[in-house]
Amino acid sequence: MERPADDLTARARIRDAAIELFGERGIDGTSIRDIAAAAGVSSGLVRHHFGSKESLREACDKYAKERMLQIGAELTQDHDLTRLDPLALHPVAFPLQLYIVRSMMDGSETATALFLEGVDAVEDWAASYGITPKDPRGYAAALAAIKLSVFILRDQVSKAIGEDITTPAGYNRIGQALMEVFAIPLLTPEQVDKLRKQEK
Amino acid sequence: MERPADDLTARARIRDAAIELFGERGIDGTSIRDIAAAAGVSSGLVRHHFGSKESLREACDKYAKERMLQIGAELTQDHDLTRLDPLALHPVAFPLQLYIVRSMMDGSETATALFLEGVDAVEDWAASYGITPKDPRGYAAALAAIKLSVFILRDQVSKAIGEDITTPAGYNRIGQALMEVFAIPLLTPEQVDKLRKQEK
DNA sequence: CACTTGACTACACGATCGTGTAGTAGTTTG
DNA sequence: CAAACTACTACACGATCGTGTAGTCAAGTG
Repeated sequence: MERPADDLTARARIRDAAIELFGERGIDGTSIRDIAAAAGVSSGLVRHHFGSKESLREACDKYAKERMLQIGAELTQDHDLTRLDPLALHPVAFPLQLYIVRSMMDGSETATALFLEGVDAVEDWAASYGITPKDPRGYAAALAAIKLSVFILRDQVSKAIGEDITTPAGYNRIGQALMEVFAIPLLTPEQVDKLRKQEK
Repeated sequence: MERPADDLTARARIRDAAIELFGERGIDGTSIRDIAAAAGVSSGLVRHHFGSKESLREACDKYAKERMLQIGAELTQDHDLTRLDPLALHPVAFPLQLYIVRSMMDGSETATALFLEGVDAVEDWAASYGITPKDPRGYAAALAAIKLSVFILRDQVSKAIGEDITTPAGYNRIGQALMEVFAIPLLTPEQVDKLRKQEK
């Protein structure tokens, strides 16, 4: 989980600060001056290293995606696979996940591409576990969106359960609640069929 | 579902335009001049009617919440209750739901309060249907977040399934996919217990 | 008729933002 | 040693934004 060796440079600090602030306050809500101050450099250096705010965002997208895939790979290497693995997320990835979601909502192609790859992965995973929904693609998209939902609404969810879900304890709790959502069938397949006909 | 009679005034047009643009582009991403242009009035009139951008947002919050509860009430009145009712949403509420989520992410108290009320409703609903998760509050919070997730990520989900989910057809499809998520248990209660112990 | 009030517009203000320019200090390179 | 390059800062620029001010116009109201 350690960083590349040359990754404590000012350039890296700027990028890390940008990911954190973008994820926390949104892209528009974060100025280059804010990022520079958080990284302890001048605003001109941000421009020097990344050219423009848009380029900085693209660099953050690229880095966040790589780190995310890297962390995901380590996760599946270290642990035994469970049926819920596509929903697993390591705590160190929280800021990255937050940033990616923000970037998605602001229309980033890289972030959207990452979501689509996630949907692919969920679809493959479901098929390999013998889960056969009538709409495999829609099913996978719904599951992928669900995975992100508690992160997007982390402040609201935290407030609702009276516990900060960005702490390990809070994340465990909401993770287990999500498992219960998946463990308790709310509908029988027959009910789904019935509703399907109703809505057509 | 019709509007109040006196609701075609410039004030109402401004509010409607604000809700749509705020929901579409975010609060920071929408200027008062944008809203004024969309409503066909001068930017000064926006200020005249609402005082400030923050006041305008509060007015939008208040109105969106009222309309949402109103639409929800009509929905439960018109239709028979199904087990999935807390997840139901009428198409006319789409822009409202989008706005509310944006407002939530920008830290609105009114929008957050609406979410908390939604969690309460889901919790009551689950209890009345004999659904007994080990963490009822966390369970309700997770379900409430899930309800919103496909709206927040509507662009990504639409792209993933190749169909615009803000159309009735697309919304039906993703709604049915969500039902399948709830219909197919991914975990047995025993697996949940096992994972619970692992993570502690 | 004079007066007030509310809807509405035009325009100017300071602040902030992304960006551009110029320059310094230290290191590398031929 | 001189030239070139890189990391970095300071400062100024136009644009945009929220906001403030002044004024027009029409509809009441005494």
